[in-house]
Amino acid sequence: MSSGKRPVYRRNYKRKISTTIKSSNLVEERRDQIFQAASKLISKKGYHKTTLRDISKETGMTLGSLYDYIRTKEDILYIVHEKAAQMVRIMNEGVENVKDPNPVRKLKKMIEQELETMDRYQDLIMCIYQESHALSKPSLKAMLSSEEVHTASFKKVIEEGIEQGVFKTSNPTILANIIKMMIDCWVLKRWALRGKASLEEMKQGILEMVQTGIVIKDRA
Amino acid sequence: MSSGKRPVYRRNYKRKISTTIKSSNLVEERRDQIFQAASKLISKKGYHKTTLRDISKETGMTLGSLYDYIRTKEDILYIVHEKAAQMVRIMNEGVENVKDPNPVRKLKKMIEQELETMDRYQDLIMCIYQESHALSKPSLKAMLSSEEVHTASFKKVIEEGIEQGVFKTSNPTILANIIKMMIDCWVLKRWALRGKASLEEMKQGILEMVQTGIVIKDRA
Amino acid sequence: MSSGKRPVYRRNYKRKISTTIKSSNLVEERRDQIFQAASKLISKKGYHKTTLRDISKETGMTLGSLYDYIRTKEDILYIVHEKAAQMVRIMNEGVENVKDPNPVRKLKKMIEQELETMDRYQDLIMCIYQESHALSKPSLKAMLSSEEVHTASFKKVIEEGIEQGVFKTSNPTILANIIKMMIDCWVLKRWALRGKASLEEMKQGILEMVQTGIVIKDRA
Amino acid sequence: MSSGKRPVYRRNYKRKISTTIKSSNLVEERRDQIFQAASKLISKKGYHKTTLRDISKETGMTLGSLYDYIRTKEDILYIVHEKAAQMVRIMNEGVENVKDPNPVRKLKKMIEQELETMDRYQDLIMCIYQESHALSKPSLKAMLSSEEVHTASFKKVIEEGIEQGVFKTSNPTILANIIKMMIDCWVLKRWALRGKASLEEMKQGILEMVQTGIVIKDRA
DNA sequence: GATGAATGAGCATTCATTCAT
DNA sequence: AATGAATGAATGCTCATTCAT
Repeated sequence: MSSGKRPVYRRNYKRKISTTIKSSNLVEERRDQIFQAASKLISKKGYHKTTLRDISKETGMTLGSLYDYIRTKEDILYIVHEKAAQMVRIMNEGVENVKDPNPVRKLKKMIEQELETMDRYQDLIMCIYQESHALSKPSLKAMLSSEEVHTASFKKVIEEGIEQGVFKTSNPTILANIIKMMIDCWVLKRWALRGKASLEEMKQGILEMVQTGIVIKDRA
Repeated sequence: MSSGKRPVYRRNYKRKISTTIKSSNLVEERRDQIFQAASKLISKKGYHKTTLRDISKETGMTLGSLYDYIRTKEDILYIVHEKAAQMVRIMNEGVENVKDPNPVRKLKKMIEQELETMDRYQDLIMCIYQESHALSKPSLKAMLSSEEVHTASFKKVIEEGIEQGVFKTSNPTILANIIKMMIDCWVLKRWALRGKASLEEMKQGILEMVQTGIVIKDRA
Repeated sequence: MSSGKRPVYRRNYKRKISTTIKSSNLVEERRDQIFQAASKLISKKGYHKTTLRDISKETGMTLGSLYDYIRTKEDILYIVHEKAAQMVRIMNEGVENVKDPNPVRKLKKMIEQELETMDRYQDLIMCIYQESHALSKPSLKAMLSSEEVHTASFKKVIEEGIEQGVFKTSNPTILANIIKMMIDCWVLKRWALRGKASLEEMKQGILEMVQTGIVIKDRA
Repeated sequence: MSSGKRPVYRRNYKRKISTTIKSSNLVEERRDQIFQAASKLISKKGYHKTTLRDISKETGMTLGSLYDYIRTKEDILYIVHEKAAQMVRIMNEGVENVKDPNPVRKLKKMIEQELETMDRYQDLIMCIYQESHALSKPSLKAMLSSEEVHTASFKKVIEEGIEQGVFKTSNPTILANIIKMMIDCWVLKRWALRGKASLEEMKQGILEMVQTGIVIKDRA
């Protein structure tokens, strides 16, 4: 099918955060510390209420040191988004590479996996959804493009399924987005769902919806 | 039916914003001005980037005057949520009261209506989703309870449908949330969908999903 | 002579510092306080070493209040320049309006007056000369144009003198600048001259130079 | 003549910048690099806006290395002044040693030479004039004394001329300063003069002024 | 009830300087 | 002698909030 095609997500809009630090290993390491601290704080208090002093305290780095690895506060948000996207991407590559010839099974697996990944990184997902306003245009573009990668994966499977005559839908783009949204729902509405349903039940709910909808017979 | 039951939305957690102003008519009026200005600004720039000076300019009220009707900046967010919930609630009451004996038709109508309402008030919805972090605990609780009203309506219809044997699902709560989420998706992912799909196509997509899912035959 | 001509200095490049303060009287008053404090501090320590906190302390205004009357630190420098130019301008108008038909006498008086004015406002003059690097392009342009006004006055008298056959020089522009510079010298080189010469001696020196030069006979 | 007298400029207030580096050749070499970079940057952006990082980048030396040759940022300004004075001094020695028995011709030559030197090193001159505020007292004193050397040369010629009866002036000190100032004018007011006059015209203007003044007949 | 000037704690950011290697 | 990462005090600036009139 898609053999030979470059995966969409390689087209990712990239932005490099400049630094004067020579050792790129150190840069990597420190930015990871920043990521750990920032994602924790941001998902707890939100981006705007998280000060650089908070992050400095949480990382153990001094304020000045922090600025050896970023140039503006926004860079931190960008790092969080980048890392988040990167982690989720890595996890997803496994799924996508499953050469399951059956799109139904493939979609099912993808949904399960995505849901589990989302559950694992819920704090990050919250960051991504909630702080878009805080991002300036270029960062926003970068972040959105990495977000779209996942949706694109779903779209591809749907299209495969349509070609093989096992899926029907007039609009794969929309359906892909809807499916992705059902999954994100678990995280975005955790306040509404937690305590009322388990991850497993959520999984069943979505699969149910995708496979048969909820209507048995339409007397209308 | 639900006769006799207090409508869910009455259970709303209420918070009164104190004021020294005597005329409650005036309070109402001024807070409406604040709502208009704030929701416009917040949905455009985000809560944190919207200053009270911005709001003062947009309302035409002076900074001092503003503080006769609110006590903290957060009150403004609360007002926005309150008013938003209130407006959407009013619109929805119509739907809920539709005494359509057919749950399928009823659910379909509700979805259509909710989607259109969401589309109309997308800026408000964005406020609600994006700024939850800015709210302190009590306000948050109040806002969430008014959000839940809508999901509850969906849940009710689903349960009706199950009783009548036209809907199947093991978990009405989850399904209601999922359906609500598919609708919210139109607004929350507008950056991803706009230009790629129309409101009408979205409506079809959701109904399709709810009615039959997307799977034709499962060779698995 | 110059009857009917608009004086050059009316062409001054003007910049308005925006403010949210309504009472323009108050703005005037506060900016004058800022001017007093800033010119004192800047001429003592230089622009860069003068912090807004210093100015806030010196004026008695709080930091926040300060920012009700300016928008950036640079505005302060601009205010100083503006006020300085304005004061000197006012003083000079008297001279320029002297309808002395004799350019020699007029030039002499102008030199005397300018020198006295410079002496009186030496701190300001130092600010103007020393902080040009600190000014952004637009402010710089504004400041230079007000500086040039004085030189232009000298140029005009020189040209009048040439027409009347009492002055000789091939290049009025340069001569005007040189004369102005001889005067500024008193301030710019105060560290070299103070203690070694009085204002009166300086005046004599310049007039001597302008009237006859220092050469008696050129045996060369 | 001044035979036997120590040249004035030897009276220079000297300050040694301490260093831990043993090889004094290396110190010399590195400080020269610093001078090159710093004078370029400072004359372009001003002292305060020139960071040590800028200088480190421009010299190619690392920040740490820089600090092996200076102790504080101010030392850099001092180096610039020192080197500048030194260079100009070297050039001037030629002039001063001209054993022209004619003070008029000598003064004329000195003016021409000084003007050309100034023109050549205008960036340095700007540094000297503009950044005096940045210097702490001791450095300032050192810098001023080297500046005065030039003026002293003029004073000496004037005094010689007076002795020989070819110059008249009641105050050689002031006149020397004024003459020096007329020359400096070319650099200090380059923004006002460039494009309006050439170096040659400037030279003529000053000589004109010194030789005869600008007044032909004083009807006053 | 309205006005608008004043307040000051808090924030992101910079940069001279140090020091272990 | 050189390196380059780390330090943290200091700075310009913002903005929610108060209060005298």
